[in-house]
Amino acid sequence: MLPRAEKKLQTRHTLLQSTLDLMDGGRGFCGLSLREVTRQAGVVPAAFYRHFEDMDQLGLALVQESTQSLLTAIRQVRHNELEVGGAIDASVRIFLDHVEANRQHFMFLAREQFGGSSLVRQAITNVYRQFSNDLMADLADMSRLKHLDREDLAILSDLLIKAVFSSLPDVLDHLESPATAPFDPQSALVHKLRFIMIGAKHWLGIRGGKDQRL
Amino acid sequence: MLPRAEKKLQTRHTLLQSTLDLMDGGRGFCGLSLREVTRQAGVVPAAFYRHFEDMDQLGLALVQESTQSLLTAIRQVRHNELEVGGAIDASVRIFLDHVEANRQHFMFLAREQFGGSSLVRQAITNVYRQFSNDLMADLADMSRLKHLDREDLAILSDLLIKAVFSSLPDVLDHLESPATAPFDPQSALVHKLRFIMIGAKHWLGIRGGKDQRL
DNA sequence: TGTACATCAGTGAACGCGCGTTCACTGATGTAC
DNA sequence: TGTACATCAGTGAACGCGCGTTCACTGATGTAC
Repeated sequence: MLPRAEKKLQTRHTLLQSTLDLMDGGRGFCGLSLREVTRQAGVVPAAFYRHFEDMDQLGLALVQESTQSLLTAIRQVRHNELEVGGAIDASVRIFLDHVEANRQHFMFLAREQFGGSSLVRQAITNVYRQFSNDLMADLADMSRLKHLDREDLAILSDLLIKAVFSSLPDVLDHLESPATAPFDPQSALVHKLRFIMIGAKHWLGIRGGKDQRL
Repeated sequence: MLPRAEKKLQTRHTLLQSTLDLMDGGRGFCGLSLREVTRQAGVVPAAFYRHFEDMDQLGLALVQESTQSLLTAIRQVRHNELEVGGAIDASVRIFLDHVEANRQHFMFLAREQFGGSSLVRQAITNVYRQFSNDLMADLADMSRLKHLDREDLAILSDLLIKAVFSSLPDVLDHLESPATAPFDPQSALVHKLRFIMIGAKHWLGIRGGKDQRL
């Protein structure tokens, strides 16, 4: 690439990274100002407009960047998922490694998932939905889940993903201060996913008999 | 109560309600300004300080108010939970009725759970933790879960609560525009809780045999 | 009951400040010949 | 290769605006006698 274009990309990256750094202190994206971000990045406010139309567009770029981390993690997990034994342990381990390696991106996703900017929120929701659909395809291939119909599988994958992502705040807190958590988030997450998968295995359908009357 | 004190409480309530109304459009709490809230409430900005020290304190008051809605819902659910058949259906129905009746409060909780103000976030986390502990006590009384130890129960109740609350956004969206959701959030939530409870029933412990190797 | 004084929720004006956005500009990088 | 011109990322100053907070105030409500 030409030096000029390369340097521009570098500045763009600095702006994104500065935003993550500012949020690392616990602040929400919607509480940041354009001027703050450029100050942190070491450029003049007006320079911002060479890269993004406004803060919302920068937010969308961050979703995109974070999504890349996520998809990398997911692909590795999916590749692993069809192995015979201990798939949950291995998947969780791989996932959590990626969270650790991309802590700030996952913090962003967790924090802004229901956050202030509706553009950003919608973008994250779409990523999750796609993620859930992929998982559903994988689950459909598992022999122990052959008794589940499409709706069961859709709900099951949604549940699994929500269980994983609702654990993200615990995991991220644990990364920063391992002492405070009541129990290790990794083993807790494995435990949770097992509850769910065992339930799925023993699922008899909505009219499956007394077993389902809980 | 004396008319003056009563009128003051009324204004305070108007400030809280105005905040919820402003957030109803999809904006986050941290994106609201003190002046906006007073404008919406129909008082002068300086009047704000007769009721709250700053916006963070108003946020905490909102957590408190929302928590009341939540606890009311929960108590009714718990009272119901020990009945013999269809406890999940009934609990979910009761819970969702309360969500509908206090839509804005639950929207606030869901939106600010991981949101911008760390004071507010911490307050909501504490409420959830208390809630999870209560549920754990109930689960410990259920005969079909006698084979679970304390740690199992702690993780199970955490999972159940996260499943319920991570469904809140779907439920709230469904209330506003019932057509868009892929499936009915109430029956989906019941379905999910059943997966989990069936899994808990069939849980054999971490060394319980091949069944646990998922 | 009537009067004189105290309280205090809400007012209205003022302040200094950081904000987002605009603009003409600079000067290094890139291109054409 | 050398020269003349074009591009454009980043600059620096300026703007009008809404912000949070302060202050002395008003006038209805409450209290004491």
